Amino acid sequence: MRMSQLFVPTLREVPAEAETISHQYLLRAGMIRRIAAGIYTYLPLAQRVLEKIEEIVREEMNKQGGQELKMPTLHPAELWQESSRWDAYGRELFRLRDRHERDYCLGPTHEEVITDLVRREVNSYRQLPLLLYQIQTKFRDEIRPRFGLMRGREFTMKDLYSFDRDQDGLDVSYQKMYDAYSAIFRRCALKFRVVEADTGAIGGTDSHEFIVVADTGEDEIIYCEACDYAANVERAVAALAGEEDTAEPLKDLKLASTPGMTSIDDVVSFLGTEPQRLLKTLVYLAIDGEAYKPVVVVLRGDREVNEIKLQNHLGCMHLALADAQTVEEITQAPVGFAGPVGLKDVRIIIDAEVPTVVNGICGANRADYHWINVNPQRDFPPAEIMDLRRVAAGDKCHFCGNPLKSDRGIEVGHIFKLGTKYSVAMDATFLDEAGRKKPMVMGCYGIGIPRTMAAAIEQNHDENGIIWPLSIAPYQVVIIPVNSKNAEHMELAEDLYTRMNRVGIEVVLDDRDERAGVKFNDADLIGFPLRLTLGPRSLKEGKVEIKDRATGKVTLVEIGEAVAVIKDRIEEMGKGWA
RNA sequence: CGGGGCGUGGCGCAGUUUGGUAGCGCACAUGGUUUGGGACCAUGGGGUCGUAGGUUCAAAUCCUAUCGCCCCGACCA
Repeated sequence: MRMSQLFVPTLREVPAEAETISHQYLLRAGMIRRIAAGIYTYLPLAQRVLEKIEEIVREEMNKQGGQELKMPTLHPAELWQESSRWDAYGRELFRLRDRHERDYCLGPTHEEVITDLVRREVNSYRQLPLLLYQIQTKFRDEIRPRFGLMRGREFTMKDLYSFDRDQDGLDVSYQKMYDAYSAIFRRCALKFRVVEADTGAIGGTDSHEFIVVADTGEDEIIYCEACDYAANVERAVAALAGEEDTAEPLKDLKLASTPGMTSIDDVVSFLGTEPQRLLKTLVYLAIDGEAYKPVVVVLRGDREVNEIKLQNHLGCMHLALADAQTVEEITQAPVGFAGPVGLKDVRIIIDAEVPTVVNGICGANRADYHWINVNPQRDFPPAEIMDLRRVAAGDKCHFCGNPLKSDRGIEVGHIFKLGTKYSVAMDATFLDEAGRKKPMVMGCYGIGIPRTMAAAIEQNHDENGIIWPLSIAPYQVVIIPVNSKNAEHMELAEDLYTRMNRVGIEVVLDDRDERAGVKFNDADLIGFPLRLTLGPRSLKEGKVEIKDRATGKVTLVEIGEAVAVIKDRIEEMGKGWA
C-alpha cells in the first residue's frame, strides 16, 4: 500500500474528546472516528487490525472444534420473553418496533437465538457436544459508553456457545475454551491474567475473566503470587483476620458518649482505638422494581462492603445505600450512630469477620452514643453470617496465607458455565441412550474484539504513539524514502516495495512528498513494527536502515539483503506466539 | 439517573465576567524557497458561535428551554 493512497487522517493534536491513551492514539493514528457516544467508524488501519485479531480468534476456535455461523442482529421479543430476559436485561437492551407494532431488540448477546436454533435441530445425545460461534456486531445501550472503544454501544464480539449432554461434558468444553483464550491472548502478545469472576446478568455457575493488565483498566483484580489464586475484586475472598486477638477477656458492655462522632475516623480518634475494633453498620435497600426492603449490614471498621457479594446473596435486582430518613426509622438515631445491638424487625447480615472482634465498638442507635466492649456472640443475636467484604491488596490469601496483590486491568474475554438456565427456560432438550429427555448443558464464551485492540494499545505504546505487536499490526513494515524528490532513492524504494510485496510482507511505502520528520512521526504514531529508511547517509555506503519500533534499535544492512533481513526479522518476531 | 465540565472554520483554543457586528495556532489551496525527526515566505478559501425562543437599537456574550459530547458513580466483552 502506498501512504499517498492510504486513508489515514492522522492528527497532530490530541482531540478534546479523548482521555485514555488508546482512545487518543486510535483517533490520532487515523484509525477510528466517532459518530455518536459509543459508536465508531473503523477506518482502514483499524479494520486491518480487527481482521487480524478476528483471524487469530477464528483459528483458535476452529482448533477446538468450534464451527462458525452467523445469526441475526434483530431478535423478536418472544424469544427474549421466553428466557424472561426481555424484562431482566433492563434498559441496556435496545428495543424497537416494526410497522406491525411487533417488538424486537438488537441482540446484545445471542443465547436466545442460538438456543432456539439448537433446540429445533438437535434431538439426540449423538449430536453433542456442539460448539458454535459467531463474530458479529452486538448492541448494548450502556449506561455510560466510555474510553473510546473500551465500552461502546455497538461493538464486535466473538461469542461461542457450547452444548453438552452433562456437566462433565461442559467441563471439557469449558477447558477447551479456557485453553483457546489463553492461546489467543498470547498470540496477540498481551500480558493478561485469568481470574475467577462474578457471573452478573448472564447467569450461570463458574466463570473466568481474561484480564489484560493495564493501569487504565476498569476492573480491579486480586491475586496471590504464592499460590495460583486470582479473582476479580467483585468476587475475591481473603482469609479472616483477627483470630490472634482472641486471648483478650470479654469486658462488660458500656455506653460511651461520642458527641458528633459519626464517622469511623471520628470515633477511632475520639476513643483512642483502632478501626478494626469498630463494627461498621450500614443500612442498604434491596430493590426489585418498585419494591424495596431495608437490610442492615455489619462489618469491621477497616473493611468495605462488596456490594456485588451482598446483592448476589440477597438475590435482588439493585442495591442502594438507604437514605437518611430510612436509617433513622430503622435505628431510631441519626446517620452515624447505627449498630447491631438491640436492632429489631430488620434483616441483619454480618460479615464473616465480625464474630472475631472482641470488645468492639458500635453505634448505640442513639444520637451521640456508642457501645463499647461489644461482643458479637453475647450482645446481639447471631444474624446471618456471610463473606461480605471487599478484599484489598495486603489482605491475606484465603488459600495460602500470603499477602494478596492487586492490579487494574481490562476485561477482554469472559467464559461462563451457564448450565441449564437457558435450555430449561427454552426447552432445549435431547434424548440420551436410555431415551430419557434431558436439558442440554450450556456454556458461553465471549471476546470483545475492538476492546482487545484498544487493550493492546494501552499495553503497547510510548510517548510517540502505538507499538503494535507484530501479530496484530495493520502492516508489518513501512518504507520511508527520506527525500522524495530524489528520483534514484525513490526508484530504490519502489523496488524494495515491489520485492517485499512479492514475498508476502505487509508493507506500506511512504511515497508522500513530505519532510522526513513528518513521515517519521506518522510512522511512530501508527506504530509499524519495522521501519526501513532510505536516505543519503546510509546509501552512500550502499546500505539502508532498519529500525525496530519497540526497541528503537537501528541496524544497517546492504540494500541487496534488506528484503531477506526483514523477512527473517518478521519470522523471528512471530515466534513464541504462534 | 445523580454530581462536575464543555459546545466558537476540519483539529486545538482565545473572545463570554463588563453586549458594539468573530480572532489565533495547526490543517487546507496556489506560488516560491527548503528537505534525516511535525520547514519558511507570500497569497487565498472556509465559521447560521450546538439548536430554538426571548430581552435589546445591537447577542458568541444576558435570560429561558432544549440537544449533544466528555469526566466521576450504579452496568459489561
